[in-house]
Amino acid sequence: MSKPDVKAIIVRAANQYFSKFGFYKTTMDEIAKHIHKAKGVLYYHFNSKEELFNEVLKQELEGVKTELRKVINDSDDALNMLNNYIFTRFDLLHNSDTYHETLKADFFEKYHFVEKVRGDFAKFDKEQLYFIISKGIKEGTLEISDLESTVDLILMVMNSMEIPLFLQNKYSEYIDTGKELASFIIRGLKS
Amino acid sequence: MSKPDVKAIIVRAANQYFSKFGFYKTTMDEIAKHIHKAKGVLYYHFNSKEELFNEVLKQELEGVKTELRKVINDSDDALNMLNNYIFTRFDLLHNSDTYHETLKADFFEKYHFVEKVRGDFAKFDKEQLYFIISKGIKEGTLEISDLESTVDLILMVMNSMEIPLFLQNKYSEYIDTGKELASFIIRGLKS
DNA sequence: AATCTGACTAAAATCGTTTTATGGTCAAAT
DNA sequence: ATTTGACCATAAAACGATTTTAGTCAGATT
Repeated sequence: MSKPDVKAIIVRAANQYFSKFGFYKTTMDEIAKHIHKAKGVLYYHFNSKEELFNEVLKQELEGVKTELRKVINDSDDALNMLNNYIFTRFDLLHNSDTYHETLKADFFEKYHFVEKVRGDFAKFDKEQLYFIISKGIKEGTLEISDLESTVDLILMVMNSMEIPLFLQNKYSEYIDTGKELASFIIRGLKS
Repeated sequence: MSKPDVKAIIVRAANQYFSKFGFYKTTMDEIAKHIHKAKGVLYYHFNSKEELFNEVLKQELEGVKTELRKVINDSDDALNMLNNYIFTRFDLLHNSDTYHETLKADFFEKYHFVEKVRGDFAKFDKEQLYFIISKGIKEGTLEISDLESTVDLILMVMNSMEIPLFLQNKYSEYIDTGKELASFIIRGLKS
C-alpha cells in the first residue's frame, strides 16, 4: 500500500456508478466523494468525464477479450471453439453493464466519443472469427465459399441480437434459442 | 360515390399522419381537418386515438401478409419459397412506417395497446414458416431435427435484425449480408 | 336512426423564466 | 507530483403560466 494507484481506484469507483446509473446520471462529484477525494483529482488523472467513461468501458471489454481468448485456447477443434465462442460471448456481454450503456447510446445516436473502444472490440471480434473459421477450413471440418462475407454474416447476426438480448430483457426468453443459433451456424458451415 | 366510406377515408388520412409523424406527434384535429370533418366524427367511428392507430397498423400489416401470401403461391419449391419469403419480408417491413413506430415503442416499452395486432402478425409469420419448412421436408429438400425450435430460431434472427435494419438506418449497410442470411439459413436446413 | 358538428372539459404538453446542479479550471497547499 | 476547494460558465431541473389536445356531449342535419 506504499503507492495506492489512484487512477485504478478512480476507475473502479467510476465503474460502479456508470454501470449502475449510466453516463448521464452519474456525476463526477459522486465518484470523487465515493473515494474521499476532491473532484479536481479526477481531472488530474483524466481529461474529461468522457475519457473516464472510455477507460471504464475499455477495461470491461478487455476483460471480455481475455475470457474469449481463454475459450479459444481451451478448445482444440474449430467446431467446439466456434460453438463456445458464440455462447461465451453472449454470456460475457450479457454481464457487461457499461457496454450495455453504449448499446443504448448507439440507439439514440449519442456517445460518439465511445466509437474507438467499440471499434477496437469489433476488430478483435472479427479477427477471432477469422481465426476460428480458417482453422476449421484447414482441419477440413468447415467448408465455405467466401470467408469474408461469412464472417460478416455471423457478426451481423450476433450484433443484431444484442439489443433484444441485453436491452429488451429477452435474455431468458431468447437464450435457449440462442444456444441453438451456435449449432445452427456451425451446421451451415460444415463440410 | 353515393355512400362515401368515411371510416376508410379516416383510416387513409390517419395513415398519412401516423406514418409521417408517429403516434404522439399526430393530433386527432389534424386528421379531422385534413378530411374536412369535425373531430367528433373520428370518435363516432373509433373509440379512441389508440384504436384508430391500431386499425392503421392492422391494415398495413394486412397488406404485408397479402404480399407474402403471393410469394408463397408464386414459388413452387420450398427452397426458393423460403428464400423469397425472408427477403420479401424484410423488404416489405422496411417500407412499413407505422410498423416501425411500434418497433420504437417496443424499445421504449410503450404502446401496450398495439400488442394484439403485432401478436397476430407474429402468429401469421410463424404459420408461414411452418408451412414452408414442412413442405421442404415433404419434398425431401430440407432435413431438420426439431421443426418447432428451427422455426423459433429463424423468427428470432429475423426479429432481432429489425431494429438495426429499420430503426438504425443500417438497411443499406446490412441488406447485402441480409440476402446471404437467407441462403445461409437454407444451407443450414438442407438435407 | 345514423351521422356529424362545434363548443366544452380536464389533463397534458409547451414555453419562458428562474434556480440549481454539474463539468471543468486553476491558484494555492501538501 | 498530487490534491484541494473555491470558482466559472453552461446545462439541466423546477416552476408557473399558457396553450394544446384527447375525449365528451347536447343538439343539428340527413
